[in-house]
Amino acid sequence: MNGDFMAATLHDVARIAGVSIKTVSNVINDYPHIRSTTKQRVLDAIAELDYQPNLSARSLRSGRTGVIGLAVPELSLSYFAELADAVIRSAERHGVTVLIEQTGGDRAREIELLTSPRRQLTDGLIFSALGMDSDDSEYLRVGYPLVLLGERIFGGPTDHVTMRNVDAARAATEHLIALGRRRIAVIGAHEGEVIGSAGLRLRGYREALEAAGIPFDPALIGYTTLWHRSNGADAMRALLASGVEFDAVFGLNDTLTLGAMRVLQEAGLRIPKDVAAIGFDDLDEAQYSLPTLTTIDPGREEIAETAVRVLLERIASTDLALPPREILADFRIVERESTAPAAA
Amino acid sequence: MNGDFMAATLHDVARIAGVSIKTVSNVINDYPHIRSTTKQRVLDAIAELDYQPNLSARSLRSGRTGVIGLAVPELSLSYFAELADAVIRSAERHGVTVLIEQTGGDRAREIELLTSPRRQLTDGLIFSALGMDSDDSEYLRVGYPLVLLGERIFGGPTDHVTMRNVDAARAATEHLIALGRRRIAVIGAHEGEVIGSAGLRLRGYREALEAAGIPFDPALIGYTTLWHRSNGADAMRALLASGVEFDAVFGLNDTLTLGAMRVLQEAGLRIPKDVAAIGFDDLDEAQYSLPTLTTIDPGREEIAETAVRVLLERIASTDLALPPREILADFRIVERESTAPAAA
DNA sequence: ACGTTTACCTACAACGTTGTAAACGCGTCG
DNA sequence: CGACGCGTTTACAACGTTGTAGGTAAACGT
Repeated sequence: MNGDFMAATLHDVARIAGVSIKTVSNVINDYPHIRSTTKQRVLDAIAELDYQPNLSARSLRSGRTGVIGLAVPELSLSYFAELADAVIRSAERHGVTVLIEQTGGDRAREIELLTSPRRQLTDGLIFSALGMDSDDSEYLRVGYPLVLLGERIFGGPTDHVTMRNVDAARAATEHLIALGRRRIAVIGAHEGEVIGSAGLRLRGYREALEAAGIPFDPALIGYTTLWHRSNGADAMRALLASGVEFDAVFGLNDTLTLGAMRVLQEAGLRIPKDVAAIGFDDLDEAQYSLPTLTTIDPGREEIAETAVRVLLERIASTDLALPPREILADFRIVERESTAPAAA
Repeated sequence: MNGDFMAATLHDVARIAGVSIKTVSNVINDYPHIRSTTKQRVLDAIAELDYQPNLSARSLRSGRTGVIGLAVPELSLSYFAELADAVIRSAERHGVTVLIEQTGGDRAREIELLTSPRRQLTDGLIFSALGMDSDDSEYLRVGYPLVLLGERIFGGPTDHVTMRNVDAARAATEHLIALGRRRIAVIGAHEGEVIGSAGLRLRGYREALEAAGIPFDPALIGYTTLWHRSNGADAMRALLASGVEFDAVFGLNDTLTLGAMRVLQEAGLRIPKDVAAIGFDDLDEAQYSLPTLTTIDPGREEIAETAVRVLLERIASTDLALPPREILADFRIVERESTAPAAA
């Protein structure tokens, strides 16, 4: 009830409870050997003063902040927004907070971020790289816990949580083949890419074709630079203009696929009757499109969950020499209208 | 080049440069009265040791963290993802970092968040409320700089940055009227709501009708609880089923409108020929839909920019009694295909 | 009965920084 | 020549917390 407000400290609580500040600290940190009557007095004093520990002081003393960093290319890309959502929810369950940074997918900014003074604000970093590649893997050798996401760097010096791109893409393609489709177009390939999401997913596509004895036709591959809706639309327009025939399309992510679907329908083609469509990512949006979009759930929730867990384990662990772990999330096909079998 | 790494401190720099730690501190904080030769020696030592100030210690001493909080309902809602994107970019320009929290739009969590210990990690908070309402405005009387976003509480005790909902909704409606449309449906109204985005935007709609001498027809109003894509689709299906005639639709946000557009096209109606459509928010997605969506840019960038600026001003200001400010961003209509005049 | 463990509590130092006050040397002014 | 001001630098304390070491009783083992 005093006039101007000053946050209560351990000293204040200790004075009220009639103990030393260290005892108060012990109560707060659940030190076992405290007489229950003492503990109660301290807890009462804490309640009375509405005491909250000063996190700066705690972090100065202990070296821990209780905050983890999350670096993504851009929140306005739905995939990363949904990933961030999942990471924040998971972190919350573990009692830590998330500080988000955007890199724009720019290699220089990604590298800079790894040694930014801001890293001090966090106990560790979950890092979704888009601009860096395997040659840059040395930059990941940093002095703090780091969990890498994404498909740019494999076998690096850090823990890595990612998805089964090749397997999932093969399953997606097989799903279309099982519908009886043989001329399967791809939207979103990257010229010459071997690693990276596009390269790996295209590989899964080719494996599925090969397994089914379907020849690979380069005319069916739509290349794009980026993976925005407009790129998908453009690639589909080019495909239609080329006159190549196809009865299905595999978009390397949902956003691309949704863009391509618009163009297909604009051209009077029916989905799935004339052209079946499958995407990748299982964005929220894919449940609401017309038709709803069959897609691969790459295990985004699991990736977020695992990344947080692995990072917190690293933070808690004293063993710095623990070898890096490579963790793959399970995927599953989410069947929706865009690949529904023809009605009888 | 020493074996195990320990971050350099002011002491280390001071020792190398042959000055006191306070002089090093002064150099770092741009204290003016330092001999240039001394300054250079200090800077050299800083570079040599790759010194970075310890932010915890600084924040313990100074009470500032260099971090601001951003609380939004959910990042997986595109509007908030794009808002967060803009806030982070703006904060970055000002040299501060952003810590994001999700409330799920839940009133209890919103209130709890305002007094969470996490508030200590931030110098101030940008708070986008969705669950609280005007009755809760007392909860906003907190001991730290707070900038409120959203349309739930007006005239509260804090700075408030928001959009011209009524004016913008009127302009959107007038835009449809100027195309010659007279039967304008609304998607996304909330039963009985007066304040809040839905209430205010519906008011703008009614004002425009009135000004044009068009009677208000309750049959044209589609109510929804949430503003997701599926809600827009459902509301439009209900509207079509009701048999009411209309030649335009005003979706109270873009997501709703996109959901409604799918249903319209599914029903064989052409946009804009049979039904013109306009949304609200100017999501990235609206540029890529088929047809592209005319919408209101509510000044999201400006809102983010202003919120960050106003918050940092509050943080920097010593005058606690500064009266709360109510700031309205400018809006503009972004014309796209969904309201294109009929071709000649 | 006497050393030894155990439970409980405390004093003190330290984390790395910045604010305060003061000291130092040097030129200037009366 | 002493007082003063100014530019430059420093010593010291303080921010609020936790780790370390130690202290005091009571409980235990022999």
